Amino acid sequence: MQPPKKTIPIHQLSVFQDFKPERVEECIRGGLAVTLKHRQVLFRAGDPATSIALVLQGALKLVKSDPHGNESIVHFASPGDTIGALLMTRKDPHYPVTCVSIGSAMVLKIPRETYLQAWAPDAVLQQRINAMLYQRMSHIQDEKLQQRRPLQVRVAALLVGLLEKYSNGADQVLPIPITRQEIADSVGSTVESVIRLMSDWTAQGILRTEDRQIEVLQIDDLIELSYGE
Amino acid sequence: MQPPKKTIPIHQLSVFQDFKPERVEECIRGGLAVTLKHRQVLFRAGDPATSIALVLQGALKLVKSDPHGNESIVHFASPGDTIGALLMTRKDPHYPVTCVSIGSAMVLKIPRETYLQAWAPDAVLQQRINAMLYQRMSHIQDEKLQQRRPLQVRVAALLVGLLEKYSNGADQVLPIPITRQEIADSVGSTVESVIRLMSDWTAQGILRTEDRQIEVLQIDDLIELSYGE
DNA sequence: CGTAGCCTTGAAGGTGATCAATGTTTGTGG
DNA sequence: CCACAAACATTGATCACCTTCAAGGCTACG
Repeated sequence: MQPPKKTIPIHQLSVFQDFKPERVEECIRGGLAVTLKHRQVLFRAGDPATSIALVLQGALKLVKSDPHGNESIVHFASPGDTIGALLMTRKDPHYPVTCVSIGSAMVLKIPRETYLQAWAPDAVLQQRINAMLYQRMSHIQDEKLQQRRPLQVRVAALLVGLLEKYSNGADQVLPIPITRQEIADSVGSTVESVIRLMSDWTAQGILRTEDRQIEVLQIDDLIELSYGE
Repeated sequence: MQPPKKTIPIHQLSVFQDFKPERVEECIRGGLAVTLKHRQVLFRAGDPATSIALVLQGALKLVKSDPHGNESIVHFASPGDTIGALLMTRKDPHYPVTCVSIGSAMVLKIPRETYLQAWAPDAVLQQRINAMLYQRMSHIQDEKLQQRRPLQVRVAALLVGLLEKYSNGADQVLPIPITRQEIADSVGSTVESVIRLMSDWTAQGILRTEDRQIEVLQIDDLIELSYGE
C-alpha cells in the first residue's frame, strides 16, 4: 500500500555534488538522521535555531500562523531541500516558521557549528544554497503575482507544482497525504472552497482522491486551468 | 518643495561596515553610480543580469507581471538594499523582475565580475547579504499570511511599513510619490478599491495626500487597522 | 491647449468567506 | 476486534467584500 519512497543517500545529495567523501564528512559532522512520522513537528516557530535540516526523504511543510489562528504554508520541502540555512549566520537565531512532516519523512539535522565551520566559508556550497533560495524566492513571488486570480487557477497551479515536485516518475499520483485544509492554507483560501472546487473536478473526471492520495487523471486539463482563461 | 533625501555615502553603507577603504574599493571596482529619474527603468525582467545594484538614495520597486498584464510589486527597495545578489552566482543569469525608480533615486551598479571576485568569496559580505535576504523572505511570507485578511488591513500594514522604511525621522510623510495603483499592485488588489479605502481614511482625518505625497495624520489609527479587529 | 497620468465615483454582480450541521474515514485503547 | 474519538471531507444557505466596467474630473507639463 505504501508507495515507493524517493530516497536520497547523503553522498549523492545535489548540494554535495562532486564533493570528496571526506569533505562530505566534514559537512555533516555531528549530523543526526531523524525519521519523522506523519504530522510530527521538526521544530516550531520561535524555537532557537540550533541546526539546519537536509531533507532526505518525504515531504515537510513550513507553516506560519497569525494571532487569529490562520495558518499559511509558505513552503513545501522535498528531498534535497535545505531548511534554515539563512538563519545560521545570525546571532542567536530562532526559527521563523514551524516545520511539520507530511507523511513519513527523513531529514538530516546538522548542527549550527558544523554549518558555520564547514558550510559558511565554502563558496561552492554558498552558491548552491543561493540557487535554492533563488528558487524559493521566485516561487513565492509567483504566488504573490497569482493571488488575484480565481481560486481554481491557484489550486490547479499548486497541484501541478506539487506533482512535478513529488511524483515518482511519470505517474500522476501525489505520493504524500495532503489534506484540503493544507491546500487551502497554501493558496490562501478556505477548506470549504477548496472542497467544492475539487469535488467538481472529481465529478469531471480530472481528479481522484483515495485516502488523501490525490491522483490526477487529466493533467492537461489541470495545466490548462492553471493558466486561467 | 523637494523633501530632504536620505543619502548614504558609499563607505558608510551597512554592507561595508568596518571595511577598510581599500577593501571597499575592491568591492565597488568598475562600479557606476547612476541617477534615476521618476519612473526610470533600471532593468527589465528578462534582461541579462550583468550587475548588482546598491541603492544609495531614494526608492525603487521590483515588479513582476503576468501575461494578463497584472503587475505585482514584490519589493520596495530602500537605501542600503542590494538588488540582484542572488543572481550573480548563476550561469548566464537574467533578472527575474523589472526594477523601476519611484521618485528620483541613485544606485551604484557593480559589475558581476566584481561581485564574483570581491563579494562571493567573502564570508562576512555573504552573511550580510543573507541577513537582507532573510528580511525579504520573512516579509514576503508575512504578506502571504495576510492575503486572506480584509483589504484595509493589508493597505494599512503596507503604509505603516513604508513609513518606517522611508520616512526621515519621526515625520509621518512618505517622501516618495506612491500612486494608488502601486499600492494596489503591492497588496494584490485594484486601484478602485484602494481609492475608496483611502478616500474614507482621508475623510476620517487619518490620511492626507498632496501631490502623491501621502501624509499620515493619525499613525496610531493606521497601526490599529493593520492589526485588524 | 492638449495630452498623459492619476484620481474619483457609481452601479452591478460574482467569487468566495462564513456559519452550521452532518457524513466519512482513520486511529487508538480497551 | 470493536467502540469511540479525532481528523477529515462534504453540503447548503447566506451575504459581504471586492472586482469589474464605465464614465468623468483633476493636475502637471510640454
